[in-house]
Amino acid sequence: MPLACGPDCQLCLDKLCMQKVPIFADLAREDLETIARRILHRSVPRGSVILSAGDRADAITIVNTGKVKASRYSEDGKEQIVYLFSEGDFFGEHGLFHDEAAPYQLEALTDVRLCQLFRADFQDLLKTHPNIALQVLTALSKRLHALEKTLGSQSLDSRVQALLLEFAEKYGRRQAGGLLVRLPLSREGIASYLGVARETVSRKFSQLELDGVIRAIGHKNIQILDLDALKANSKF
Amino acid sequence: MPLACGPDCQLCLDKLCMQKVPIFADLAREDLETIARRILHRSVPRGSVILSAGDRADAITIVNTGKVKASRYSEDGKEQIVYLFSEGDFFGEHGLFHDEAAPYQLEALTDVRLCQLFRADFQDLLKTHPNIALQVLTALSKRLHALEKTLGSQSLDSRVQALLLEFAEKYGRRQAGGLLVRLPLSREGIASYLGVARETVSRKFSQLELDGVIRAIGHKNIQILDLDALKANSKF
DNA sequence: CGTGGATTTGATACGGGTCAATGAGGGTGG
DNA sequence: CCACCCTCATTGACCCGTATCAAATCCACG
Repeated sequence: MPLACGPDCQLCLDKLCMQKVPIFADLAREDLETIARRILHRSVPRGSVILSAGDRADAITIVNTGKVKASRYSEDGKEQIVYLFSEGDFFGEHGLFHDEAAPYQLEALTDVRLCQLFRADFQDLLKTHPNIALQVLTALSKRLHALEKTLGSQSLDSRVQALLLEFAEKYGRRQAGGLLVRLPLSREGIASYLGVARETVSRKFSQLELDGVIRAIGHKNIQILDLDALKANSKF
Repeated sequence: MPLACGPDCQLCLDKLCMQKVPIFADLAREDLETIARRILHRSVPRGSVILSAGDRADAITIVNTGKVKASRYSEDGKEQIVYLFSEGDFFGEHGLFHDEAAPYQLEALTDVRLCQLFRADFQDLLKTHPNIALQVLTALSKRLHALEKTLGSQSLDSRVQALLLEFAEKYGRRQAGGLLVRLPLSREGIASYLGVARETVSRKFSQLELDGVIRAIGHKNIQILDLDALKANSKF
């Protein structure tokens, strides 16, 4: 990279964005620059809809900073959150491989910076760099595996436990007295993620607090007092 | 292919096997033969376990003839069927991209003929034929999309409807008075596929019969009298 | 420090699970 | 070819967990 490259050098920002992404992990420097030139950046404010269900997506989109939720809406307006995407995750691949509308809506949960690569560029990339195809395959296979696990008859209690563990891992900060977790979603959002009623989430959290497993700090934070209790698959 | 090639020519059988599979759809004839030589065939009798959950799978496996179910078992022994694979479907890809144990058990529902391609050969293939990688990506993406759809809070009624439609499409035969569907699973199996109790499936089927939507013919066959009623998403 | 939206708590209804008893199918041997 | 038997499927009675509706309370923000 040229010595003249300063803190605002767009090319460097682009490469930065790419280096966060596992699927581009093993690109050579020159390839990185070639691709970086094709990348389109978008900044999206918190709360705005990035893509509505039913729209065509003709680009793969990588989350550079911020959080994005993917959700489907049933006909009575109930929301089902399918994924929470954070830094380094990608979405929109469905539209690249199938000529179909987006299966879910994408919405910025925070202010977000996105990197987009359009279909033709991405497909070129897959053809010239088989390792990237392998990385994407690996990522999709992992996502598939995660969904398979949530399928079927797990009890609500264990799904709540799993959700708390997921949040603890992604958003937790070590602290005196336990892990402090800033929740990325409201109770309503958590309910949509779990596919249950808002009130049920409250009740489950209250019970966990009674059991001394967690402690609520306002509405947006939770302190995890007994991590092992969450990991214990008491019921499944 | 050589003129001497007779009806038992193994190479031709192999190519036959491969041509059924979408992921090998656009292989050139010569590539087809190269790969065909690497393929291992297995014949597996009905009811036998092809791969136990926890085993390592180091091959991708393609179903040539027959049906295979993929299922997970909870600790109390309850079965959750994750996939039903038929002719042309493939499985075992998870083990190729992740160094992990198989997430589910694979069991032959009928006598089955399988084609297997081992990890190294398959990965070579992906690298030399980017289009195959694209095909696999497409297949996985489609599978992912199907799982996403079943996620969350759909009512049991609509899941039963969806299951009947799936079976009607895959296993139905047009016939006077409606589609005749030979069920690939017992009530118990259907219950495991839906993640509900055996008795509940009976009750839902009975209700549909009362409503004049289906008609049971013995235990293994169902006649669909009102296809539109199944497609109507009355409740979701 | 008050206000409004979010959350929690309580009361009740309903869907599906479980257990138990009954009924139907289809293979086998007489 | 028919009757029998064993297994699978159906039906009924009851229970538990979660949804729903309603009310009270909390928290964040101005």
